[in-house]
Amino acid sequence: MHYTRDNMAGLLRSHDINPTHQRIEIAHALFSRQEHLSADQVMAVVNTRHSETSKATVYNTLKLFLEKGLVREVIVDPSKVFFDPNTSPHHHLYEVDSGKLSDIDAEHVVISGLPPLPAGMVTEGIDLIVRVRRTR
Amino acid sequence: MHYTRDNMAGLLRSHDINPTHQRIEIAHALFSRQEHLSADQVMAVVNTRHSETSKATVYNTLKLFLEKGLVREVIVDPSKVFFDPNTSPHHHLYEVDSGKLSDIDAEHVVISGLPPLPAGMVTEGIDLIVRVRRTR
DNA sequence: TCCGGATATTAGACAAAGTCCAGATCGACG
DNA sequence: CGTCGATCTGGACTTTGTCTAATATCCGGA
Repeated sequence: MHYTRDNMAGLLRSHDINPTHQRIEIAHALFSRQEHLSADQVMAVVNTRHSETSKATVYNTLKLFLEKGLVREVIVDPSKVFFDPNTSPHHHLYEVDSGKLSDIDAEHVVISGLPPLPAGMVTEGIDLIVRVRRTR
Repeated sequence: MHYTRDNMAGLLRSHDINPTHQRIEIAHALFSRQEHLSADQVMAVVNTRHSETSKATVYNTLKLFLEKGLVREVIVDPSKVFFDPNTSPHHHLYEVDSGKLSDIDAEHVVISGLPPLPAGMVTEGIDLIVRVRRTR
C-alpha cells in the first residue's frame, strides 16, 4: 500500500480529521518516508513543494495528529521533539552522536517487575529508549 | 549521611571536579533535596541564598556534572530537562498532568527480548519512562 | 449563484530554554 | 604582592514552540 496524497485523505478522515491541503501534505511528509521527523524537518519537507505552509499550521497540525492518535511523540533529545508515524507498540533506539532514531518492535520485548502504580493513576504509555553510541 | 556543603566539596573532588563556591551550592541544591530539578529550578534555589550565581554558570556546571557522571539527565518533558542526583540504576514515573517525576528502583525490573544492537554500537543507557495520568 | 458561519491558515510578535563570548574575578603559588 | 590559568559573569543571541488577530477557505441553504 502506497502513501499517496489521495490515500492520505482517507487516512485523515478515518481519524476524524478534516483533510485539508496542508494536512495532506504534512501527513504525506511523515508517512511516505516512514521516519521520525521533527517539526522543522516537516516544515522543510512540506515547503520544498510549491505551496508554502506556515510554521503555525505545521505546529497546529502536528498537535492535532497527536490528539487524534495519528502519530506519536518521541522525546529523546532535549532540543526537539520527534513525530513518529508508527503508532503500533514499539520502542526506540537512539544513536546519541548522530541523532538517528529507529524503531524496536515491541513484540518480543517484555518489561516485568514494575511496581504497582500509585492509587488513582492509569498508565498512559511506557517509553523505552535504548541510547547507543558508536565504539571508538 | 547528610549533604552538608562541606561534604559536597569531597563529593566533587571524588568526581574530579574542582570544588568552587558556585559548584558547591549547585551540588548542594541537587543533593540535599533528593529531587529532580530543572536548570531554572536549580538557579532559583541557588539564588535564594546570598551570593548570586549566573545563568551561564548554572548551565555550565550542570553540563560539567553530567560529563563527570555526578548527575543524570532525564528527558521527559519537551520543554525542559531535569537533572537527577540519583545515578544508581533506576527508571522514572512521570505524572503527565502535574509534571511530577519520581524514581522507580531498577532492582526488580527486568527488560528482556531486546534485539541485538547494530554492529559497532554499545549501549550508553536504557531509559524507561512510565507515563501516568490521574483517572477522572 | 450568493451569503453566512464555521473551520482553517497565516504572518509576525512573543516566550522560554539554552548557548556563546569577551571581559572581569578568583585563588593558588612563587 | 603579582602572575596566570581557571572560573564566573552579564548580556546578546539562537532555537523551538506558542499566541493572536486578521484573512482565507469551505460548505450548506435560499
